[in-house]
Amino acid sequence: MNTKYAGFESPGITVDLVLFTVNENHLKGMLVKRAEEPFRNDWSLPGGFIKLGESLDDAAQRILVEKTGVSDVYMEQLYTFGAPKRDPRSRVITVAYIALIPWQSLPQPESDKVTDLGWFPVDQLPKLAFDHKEIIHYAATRLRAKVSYSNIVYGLMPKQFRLSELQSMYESIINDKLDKRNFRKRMLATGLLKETGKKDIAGAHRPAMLYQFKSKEIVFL
Amino acid sequence: MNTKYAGFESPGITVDLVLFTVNENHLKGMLVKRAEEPFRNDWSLPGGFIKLGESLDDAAQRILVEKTGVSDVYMEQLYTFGAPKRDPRSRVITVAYIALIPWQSLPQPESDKVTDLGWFPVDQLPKLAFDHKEIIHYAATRLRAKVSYSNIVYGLMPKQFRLSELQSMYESIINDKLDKRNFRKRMLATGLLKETGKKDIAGAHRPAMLYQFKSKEIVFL
DNA sequence: ATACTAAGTGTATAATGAACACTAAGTATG
DNA sequence: CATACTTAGTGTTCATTATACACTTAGTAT
Repeated sequence: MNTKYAGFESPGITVDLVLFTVNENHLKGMLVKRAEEPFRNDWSLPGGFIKLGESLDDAAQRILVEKTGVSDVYMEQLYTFGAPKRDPRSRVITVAYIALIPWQSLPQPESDKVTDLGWFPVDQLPKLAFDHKEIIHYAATRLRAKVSYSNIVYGLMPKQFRLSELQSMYESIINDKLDKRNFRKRMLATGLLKETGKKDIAGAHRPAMLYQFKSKEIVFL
Repeated sequence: MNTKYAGFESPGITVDLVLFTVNENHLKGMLVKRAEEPFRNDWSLPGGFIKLGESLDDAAQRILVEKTGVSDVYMEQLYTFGAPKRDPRSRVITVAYIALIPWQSLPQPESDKVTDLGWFPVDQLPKLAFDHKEIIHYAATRLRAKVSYSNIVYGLMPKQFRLSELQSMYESIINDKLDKRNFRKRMLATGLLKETGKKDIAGAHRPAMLYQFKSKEIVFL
């Protein structure tokens, strides 16, 4: 599989996707069960080899669509992992991407069918193929840091939401409680949110105003 | 040069180095003049193909030593660039690294010899090969951001220095003036510096205390 | 002795972040 | 239909941090 170029062997290149969502107050990553050796039947990140005509971003996008049927989600390049022995068969370098998707946007799995897809809390991962555990942890660390100085949670929220849902999103990611009044002040002070005028009338309690982000731009605060 | 693997062509992989220093109040990047096509005689980033048994970090380190004779400098992976046409001949993906070196640590070029190495202010770059201008600008943006929330300037300072030299370093990188008293307060408050006890007696003026970093750790502030 | 240069130092004000508890508006229930 | 229940919504005080700002000190050069 490897070849010579200018006197050097050329490794293979893959793109791996760390696809995050938040559900039941947990930051979760999507894994797929490997059908082939090595690591057959272990869980792993969705990924694949890069095609000759496609950019790295395009490859990540393609893999996302192949595995989830979803497109138009937030994605960014994370890091490139290239330890010589990370694939036991041969030299493979992987460019890892982070992608974020709101739980509500995920296609419902057909519940009566066994699936090779799973969502796992990032702090309770099963045995993973290759160096994928390291990659997910690196991704989670980046996401958790970025949450505190950007509006990257945009990528995980449904179109409209209550402020309490937004707060819960932050709390799930950083794994800590936040003060309600300070949180609301801070969020509204960013100027990135707007009221929709609609109210969420679900539940036996006072209805909440629904908000949305004014723009899909991810900005540093 | 490309080969098949699992039905996909395998691109070549290089590592390119954005080596920064600061000199004469300017953030400068090191460039090498290309001896071969494509882009023969244009300036470019130092780089090279990855060897089969070496990690990405090792490759970056090797290229650093090959081009400068220096090792033991601060390095971090920057980003991976993989646009399909970034190399006009064939598909090559490059993993870019940032490296920092104090101007004082650079080996003196033999001045009577024409050299294929040059240091250029990042805001006054010559025509560059490939997408290397984009890479340098991306690197400079990252460095400028990181300077404000870490002690990454450690990698650019000599062992001992006056606080005014440290301030000048910050000012050169961010291209802005800082308040002397506030700067000193802030730096000393980090607890990362210590007095050496020595004084710098150069110049017709009051001698300055020399400081050094307590540790080589790069930390977030 | 005087001029010159960079080193070194403190305070007042503004802005930001953190702690903290009650009232409001609905639904469910007996 | 009165009461219990649940989540929504709202301000103030205090501590910390960031900013603006100017003069004295210690040496060298002439």
